Amino acid sequence: MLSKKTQYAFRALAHLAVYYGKEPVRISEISIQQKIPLKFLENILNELKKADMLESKKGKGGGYVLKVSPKKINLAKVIRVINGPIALLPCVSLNFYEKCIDCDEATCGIRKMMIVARDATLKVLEKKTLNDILFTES
Amino acid sequence: MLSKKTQYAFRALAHLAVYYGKEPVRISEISIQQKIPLKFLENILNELKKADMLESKKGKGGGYVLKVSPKKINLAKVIRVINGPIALLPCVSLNFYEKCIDCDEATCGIRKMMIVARDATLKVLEKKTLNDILFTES
DNA sequence: TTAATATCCTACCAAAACGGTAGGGATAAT
DNA sequence: ATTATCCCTACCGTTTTGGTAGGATATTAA
Repeated sequence: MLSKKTQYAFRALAHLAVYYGKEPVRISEISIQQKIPLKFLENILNELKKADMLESKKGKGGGYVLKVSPKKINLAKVIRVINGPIALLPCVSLNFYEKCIDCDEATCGIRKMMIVARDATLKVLEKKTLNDILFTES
Repeated sequence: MLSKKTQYAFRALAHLAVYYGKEPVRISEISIQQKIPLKFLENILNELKKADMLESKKGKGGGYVLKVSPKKINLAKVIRVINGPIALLPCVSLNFYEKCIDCDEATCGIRKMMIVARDATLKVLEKKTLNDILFTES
């Protein structure tokens, strides 16, 4: 399951997606509108910035903006930055690989199936973008 | 990510799958062969029994056996019993549903995408069985 | 140059989940 | 009665989660 933090990240990014191309949006603004604890959100947005998805501006008139078009930010990237691996096991993770102990990867059947599951999930998460999670009418 | 406990469960079940139709297998046997801490494994096998996947026999000559054919136990079920929800968010979980706060499910775009992701993952995990994770030669 | 407005940084904290361990009780076979 | 096995309850240290607190730093505007 995704952490609450990741859900907050999605909501915040969806909010910023709506204001893409406009003035920077303050943390406090997003916090209120999306009902996300302010200081926690500060942390989240800062991480997203370090991951190169956001740009920030300090002082009056400051805030956050998406660095690239919402169409170019896919859901897998967001999850990886805030939540970590998408794969079900470390030994099949593309971005957070870790060898498992007492397991021969060449013959491990569990691993084989988890690769198939991973690819099925990634096919969706890497294709869908922030544009796909914007709040829609009806 | 799946917990270590879930990985242990898969290994233990794969072991039992090999001995399906034969004498009961002792916890201690599985513990040694699969390198799983004994007391922890006790706990795991007992949970799988309560979930109706295993049968047990006490006393000499006792142990655990799969209750049904390895072909009939799919990976999704194992994960749900030991690890919990497969979906990425509680509000899209089929077996562990929880409403999310401050979110209108009808219009929430995040939810829509997470349903698609969930279905892609489930299509694999519900189709693959214990038979598919047995250790293979080459 | 000073005040106001933002983000940024470090540190802390409580509660829950994870990954076990300990010790004995119940039951079945010999 | 003894031995072998699963079963049950309770505990426990470490890590992760979901925050909070307080101030440092940068920008703008008066």
